[in-house]
This record gives sequence, structure tokens and C-alpha cells, in this order.
Amino acid sequence: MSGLRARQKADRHRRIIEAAAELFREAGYEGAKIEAIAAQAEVSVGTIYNYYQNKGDILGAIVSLEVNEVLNAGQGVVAKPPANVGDALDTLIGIYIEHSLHYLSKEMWRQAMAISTQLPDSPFGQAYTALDRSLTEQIRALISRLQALGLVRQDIDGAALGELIFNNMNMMFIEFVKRDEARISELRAAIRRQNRILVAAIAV
Amino acid sequence: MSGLRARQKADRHRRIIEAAAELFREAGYEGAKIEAIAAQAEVSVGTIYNYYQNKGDILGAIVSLEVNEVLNAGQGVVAKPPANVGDALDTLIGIYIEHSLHYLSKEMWRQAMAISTQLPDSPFGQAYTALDRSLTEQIRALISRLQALGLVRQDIDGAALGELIFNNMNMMFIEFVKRDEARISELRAAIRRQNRILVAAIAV
DNA sequence: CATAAAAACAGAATTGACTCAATTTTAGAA
DNA sequence: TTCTAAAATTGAGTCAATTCTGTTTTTATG
Repeated sequence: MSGLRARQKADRHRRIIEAAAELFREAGYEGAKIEAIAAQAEVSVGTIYNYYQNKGDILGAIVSLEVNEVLNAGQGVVAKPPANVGDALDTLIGIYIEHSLHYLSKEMWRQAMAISTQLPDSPFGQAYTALDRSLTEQIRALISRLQALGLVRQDIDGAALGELIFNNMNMMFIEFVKRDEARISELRAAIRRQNRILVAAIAV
Repeated sequence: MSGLRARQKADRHRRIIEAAAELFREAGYEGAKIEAIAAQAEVSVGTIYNYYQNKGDILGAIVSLEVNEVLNAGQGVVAKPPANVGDALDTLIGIYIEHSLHYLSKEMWRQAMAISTQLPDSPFGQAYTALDRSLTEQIRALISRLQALGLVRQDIDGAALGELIFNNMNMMFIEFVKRDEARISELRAAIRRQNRILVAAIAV
């Protein structure tokens, strides 16, 4: 028994997310009214709030989809990294950044980031923090891999280094989405320049 | 002619800020209703919006006071830094962090950070970005100073290093204010551990 | 196939940030 | 002092997120 109720629930979830994604893209986060999302998803306003605690959580569900895709793509780099510390970092970070505006506009990112600091204990706030941790962990995994390959010094504190690289990248990304005119290529170049200092310190 | 109008204006500004600071502390940012702030400041709701574009800008004015104090305190360290790269960084960052909860609660910080990413073009959003830049610049100045003292290698890219250190610290601070139970001592220890990697790379 | 309990839904009501048209106050000229 | 234009204030009104309560649908049981 798959259960009528369970099927309807999944269907409504999907309809709400699809409606919201479309309206967020078209009208922006603020511009997409809950009533409009409800109408488009063919449910009532009350039902939306039965599925999501607040408007931010709807955006959160969309962000999670995006970041999980990115994490998946990143696995390839960790498994088979370029044979050079600088290039390896640049490749992984490149995947994160190039993917980032696929589904989400800068405005949507700004809202998502704002909500995650504003309401760190909401479902989305917690999920967002967990995603950040996964990204940090993936960078740390890459460093481990490079150490195993003999490309990074063994005595480096991998956890601390992973945090340092992620935190810097993330902060740069935040500044990037805050300025609509900022270009991806400039962002990557700036991060490369910053990481160069680290690469010099950790490469064998 | 100091002007009656100008004096009243300054007085109202002060009353609004004082009322807001008190209510933000007592009831939290969300809990402090504009009507309550207006009543406490003995002005009307409309007047508040004549002085500040939105609720966030009121908080912004308070944050600016705090950060400017911190910047001032930091100048002393830059002028006369401890004779050891690790200690110098730790001392400056220590000043930033220890000061941070003087006037602002974690909840107020969360709101301030959220607003600055949500509305990067609002008066407060721009002011906040400028404050971040000033802090980055101060860290860069410390590095310059240490280079002049022969404690840091001359061939280090000071600008990139300053950004790296600030971005990491700032991100750690964001995570710190997101968790009410996080302790200042743990935050400082974690940042020290991360900076150790850098210190090893840049110290003469 | 009834039926009662549980779960989910609908949409009207509430709430609080922000706007705006009308009114009041101030500055400065006559 | 009196008058007028500009500046500032006021608070009722608007708008949209969120909450609340009564109704409907689904499930499980006899």
C-alpha cells in the first residue's frame, strides 16, 4: 500500500516546489507572493504552510537540490584530481562556482544566505549549515587525497586547511552574489590569487 | 546659527537610536515593533521612516557604532604589534572578537548580517560592506607593518593575504553568532589553528 | 460498507512593516 | 510682526506573510 495520502503529499510537495521555482525565477523571491505560488500549485495558502514552515523554507528546498548536484559533481575531482595542488583546488572550486547560477539567480542566493543566518534553527537554516559542512568536508577530502598522492606535505593540518579554503571561498562567493555586476571569471581569479599563498605553503 | 530644525533633527535621531537599541536588546530585533520604538522615542511611525529607510537601517546605525569602535581599538595593535606573527594576528583578531558582543547580541548580529546580504544596496548594506573592507584593510596594514619589521617575508602578496585572513575570520564569526551556545574562547582557538598554517608559510 | 479518529485542507482573520495625503512647524522675507 | 514656501511630522491605510479555526478527506477498524 503506497497510500493515497502519501502519494498526494509527494505530488503536492513537487507542485509547490515547481511553482515556487518558476515564480522565484520570474518575479524574484520578494516578488513571488505566497498566494501566487499557492494558486500556481493549485493548493491553498494554508496548505503551503502545512508543508513548509515559511517562505524561506521553500527556497531552501530549491537551494538544497542545487548544492547536492554540486557536491556530486565535485566527487569526480576528489577521486581523480589534477596532478598539481593549485590546479586541483582551482578545478574543484571552479565546479562549485560555475554550477552556482544554474538554477539560482544571485537574488535567490542572497535571500537564501540571508535566511540561513537569520533563522539558523529553522529547517532550512540547519540544512544550509549542513551543506556548508559537506562542502568543507569535500575540500578536506581533496587535500587528504593530495596528501596520499604525495603532492601535499604530510604534516599539514588538513581539517584546518579545508576550513580555511572553504571559508575564504564562501565569503568571496557571498560578496560576489551581493554585486549583480560581478563576473564569475573575476571571482575565480581572486580566489586563485588568495589560494596561491596557501599552495606555496603546503605543496611538497 | 545651529538652527532649531537641525537641533531637533539630531535629537530625534538620537532618541530613535536609543529607543531601538533598548528594545532590540530587550525584545530582540523581530520582537521590537516599529510602533513600540516610535512610542518610546516619542515620535510617530512616519517620522522613523523619514529618518531611516527601513527597520534594518536602524539596526545598521547601531552596528556601525560598534564596528567603528573596534576599528579604533585595532589601530593600537597595528601601530605596535607583538614581535611574533602569530601573536600579532591573534591579538588583532582577539580585539575584534572580544569587542563584538559589547553592544550587540548574537541575535542582533544575525539580523545585521542577514540584512546586509539581503539588501546590499540599501544604506546599511553598503555601510556594512564598507566596514568589512575597513577591517580587511586593517589586517592588511598589520601585515605591511610586520613586513616592515622584517617578521613577514617580503615576497608575500599582502592584499591577498589580508583578504584570506579576514574572510576566514568573518566566516567563522558568522558561524559563531549562528549558534547561541558557541563560546568566544572556542572561536578564537579555531581561528588560531587555521591561521597557524598561514603563519608557518609567511613568517621569516 | 459504515464510522470514528487522524490528518490535511481552505481561506478568513491577524499582524506588523511600510506608504502617503493631509496637517503642522520652521525659516526667512517683507 | 506677518506671511509664505519648504520641510517635517503624523497616523490611518495598504499589503503580504503567517496563523487559526472550522471543514473535508483519508485511513483503519469492526
